[in-house]
Amino acid sequence: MTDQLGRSPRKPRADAIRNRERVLEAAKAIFSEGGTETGLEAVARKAGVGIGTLYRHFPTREALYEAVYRREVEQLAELAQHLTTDMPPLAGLRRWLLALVEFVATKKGMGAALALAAHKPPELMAFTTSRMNEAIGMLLGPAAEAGEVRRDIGPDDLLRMVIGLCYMQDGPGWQAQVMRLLDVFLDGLRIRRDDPSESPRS
Amino acid sequence: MTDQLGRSPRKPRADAIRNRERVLEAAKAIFSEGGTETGLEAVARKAGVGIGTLYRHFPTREALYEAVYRREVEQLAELAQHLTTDMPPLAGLRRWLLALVEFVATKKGMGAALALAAHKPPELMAFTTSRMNEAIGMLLGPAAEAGEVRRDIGPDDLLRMVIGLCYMQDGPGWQAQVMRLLDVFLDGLRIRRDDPSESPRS
DNA sequence: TGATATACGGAGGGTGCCTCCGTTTGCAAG
DNA sequence: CTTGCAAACGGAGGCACCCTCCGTATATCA
Repeated sequence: MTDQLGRSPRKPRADAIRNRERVLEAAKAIFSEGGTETGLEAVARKAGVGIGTLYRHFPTREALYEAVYRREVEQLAELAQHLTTDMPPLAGLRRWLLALVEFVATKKGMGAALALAAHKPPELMAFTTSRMNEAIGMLLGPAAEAGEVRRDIGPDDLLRMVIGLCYMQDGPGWQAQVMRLLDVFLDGLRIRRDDPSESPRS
Repeated sequence: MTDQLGRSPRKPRADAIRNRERVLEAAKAIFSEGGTETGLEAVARKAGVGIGTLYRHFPTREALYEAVYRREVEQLAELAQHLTTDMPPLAGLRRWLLALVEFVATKKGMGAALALAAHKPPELMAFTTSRMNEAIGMLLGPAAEAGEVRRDIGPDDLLRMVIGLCYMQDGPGWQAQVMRLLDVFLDGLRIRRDDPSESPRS
């Protein structure tokens, strides 16, 4: 009855949560294909909500950027979790790095969002890199444990390398190019035993 | 009389050139202090020209960004030229690097302009780095020639290091921090002979 | 010293940002 | 189930900025 200084007098309404999610989904889609300059009304329309609703959930454009960004980072982290259990380590790692490249790709359109990541709260950047490193570690660890990959390459090395690769490459089709380079790298990462199954004598 | 397929029937008007310059100057000032989001009307006002004039010279916002960017790169290049003749090599280099840090500083506000540099014509980026490397070489070369600095650090190393430093640092007063680090680095760059003028025995 | 191409200024139509408020709806107490 | 209400919703509209257009001014050239 009383909420005076107390906590949540009610639980958040279901439609509010649903709408918030819809807006984030729409924003992600629109931003990654049209860049962040696109009008927010378009986002609201795509999400099937009124413009007012959008602004209630995300008072400023930056707030929306940041929420989209955070959500994608979270999703990447969850993906890593699933991949560790669903796939053999190295394949999982490769799959995850592919997702990471796509993530960076959408952020390239989002110059603004990146500047935000570099400028705004240092906390956001710390959050990002720690989450990312956790995720990579989750996939890289078991592989190292199993003796499948070299142990002198850490999650942070890998992360920095991918980001670096993405930002150097720039022409059309750069994503494929990055993946090719990455595959070469991953191949180098593997520890090859003299496994006869790998070298069939004719 | 006839210009049919011929070249420039007239030379460009003086006021046009002057106004173009004024707009660039104003844009630089406004963008570096207020970010690139600031209204273009403000730029026109500061430049003392009509909004129409601004748009005639720079049809789109991006065109203006790019022009400002190019101009600053050119100015940095020219600065290097002057410094080579007016100052002892190392002092000149230091002075120039300071200007470079300021340049990057204004570009940090300009997330958009940077995204442009990364995205738009690869030519712009090539232009930038080659100009920059020339400039550094101009200052570093003589110093190396005179045996004042190590020879295993090239212009591109230096350039990348400064950019990297600028983008890692981020709090308030980061520029001073960068310059401190740079000074340490420059000190390390010097070749110290056993020059008695440097070690006065008491 | 004209003639004229060129540049100038700024009013104004269009578009997107964001606020505000009347209406709707999910939640929970009776 | 019904009823009360806080929470959420949609979208009209005010405001600011973007850019175009055209009548006026002026530098250049004959």
